[in-house]
Parts: sequence; C-alpha cells; structure tokens
Amino acid sequence: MEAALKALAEPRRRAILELVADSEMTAGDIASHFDVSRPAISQHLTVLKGAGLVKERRNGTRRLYSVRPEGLSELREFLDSFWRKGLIRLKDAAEREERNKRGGRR
Amino acid sequence: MEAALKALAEPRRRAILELVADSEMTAGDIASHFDVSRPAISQHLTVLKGAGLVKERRNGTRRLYSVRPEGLSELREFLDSFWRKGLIRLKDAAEREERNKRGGRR
DNA sequence: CAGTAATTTAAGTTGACACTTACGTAAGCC
DNA sequence: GGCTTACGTAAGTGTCAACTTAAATTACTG
Repeated sequence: MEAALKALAEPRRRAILELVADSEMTAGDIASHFDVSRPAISQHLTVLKGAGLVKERRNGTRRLYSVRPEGLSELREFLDSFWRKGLIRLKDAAEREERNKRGGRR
Repeated sequence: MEAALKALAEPRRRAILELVADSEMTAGDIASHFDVSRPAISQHLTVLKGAGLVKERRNGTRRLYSVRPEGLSELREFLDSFWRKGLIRLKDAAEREERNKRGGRR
C-alpha cells in the first residue's frame, strides 16, 4: 500500500495510469503523450509496476502496459475503513456535544 | 486530491492520522508517540491540515487535532471510479480472449 | 508584569526522486 | 552478420521535503 500511495502521489504517474486504464499501450506510445524523455517514462513505469498498479506484457521488442486494478484494493480498503472510523467518531462527537448542551440547560 | 495523496504517502503522517482517528489529541500528545522532534510533528500536522485530512481546534495554549474524514472523499471517489474502470477493462479483455480462442478452434 | 508551558516558525542540512544525456540490450530486417 | 527499432539501465544534476536546533509567538499563572 505504501508503494501504491507513493506511486499515485506523483501526477505524471496518475496520468500514465489514466492512459493505460482505457487500453493496453506500448512504452513508446505512452511516452509520446508527454513532453519528458522516454527514459523518464520508463522509470515511472518501473515504479508503477513495482507498486503492482500496472502489468507488463512483452511482444517482440515492444512492451505493452496495462492497468492492474487489484493493485488498488489494499489502499481502497484502508481508505474505506479509515473513512468509516472517522465518520463514527464525528457522529459520537456530535452526540456528546448534544448531551452537554442539554445537561448545561437544566 | 493531489494534496491528500502527498500527505498520505508519508508513513509518519498516516500514523498520526491513525492516532487522531480515535480521539482528539493535542500536538504534544501526538508528538510523544514518536521519536522525532515536536517541530517535525508540527510540520506534519500543517501538511495534514493543508490537505484537509485533519482539523485544528484551539483551547488556550493547546491545539487539539482530530480527523476530518471528508478530506478523503475526493480520493476515495477517484480510486473507486478508477478501480471500476479497470475491472471493466479486465472483463472485456477476458471476453475478447475467449472469442479469439473459439474463433481459432474452428 | 515576569515566568513558564505549548506550540509554531525560521534557517540550515541531508537524502530522496524526477529528470537529463549517454550507453547497453534484445528482437526483427536487409 | 550488420542496421535499425524499441526499450531499459547508468550516472549525474537540481529540486523538494523531512528532519534538526534555535528563536518567536501565544496564552496562562503567580
């Protein structure tokens, strides 16, 4: 999850993910969508692959990249559980607040 | 969302979030849970606040921090939609694959 | 008002990381 | 076997961010 977060925190890598989310693409095709050098994209792809967010398939001299949604599951679960926990706390706090108001009025 | 991702990418900040997820805590209390200096924690709290993941309430010279779940919504929605999109692509790819197999067999 | 406690702000250091150019590698093509 | 195409890897550079210590700020307290 650590790796996924670090990978997603970089805007260019999110852009790459958006690209390969629609269809499998070669490294070169991906690179042509950006104004940085190909090695830079290659390095980003390595990071994304390391985080399990992308998978690579070789075909001759080409390397085809596509999204790997399972790579997001752990992070999604973390966020969901965290979000729920936070909401419960908010609700409890509101109720305590309400009790205090009532108690104070008496 | 950018800010939330950058904030979450740092392990110490996630740990801080876990702490204040259960109950409101002062900056000092939070800092005492880690082996870095208080200024370091203060800086992390500034980042978390900037990302909307935490809210600050002042009480005298104390500052009480608590989690702010709404700060996660945008990121959660992004991940969810992205995840769904990815799964659909996987399913489509599997179906195409299946059709190709059948076609090849005939 | 002087003193202290809780915390942030300032300034400087170090390490990580996104980038660059140059080179290496592996698969098709004449 | 050389040549080209499509990549990755190596090595170096600049920027940013997480940390440190020292100083400033803000509110309480006798």
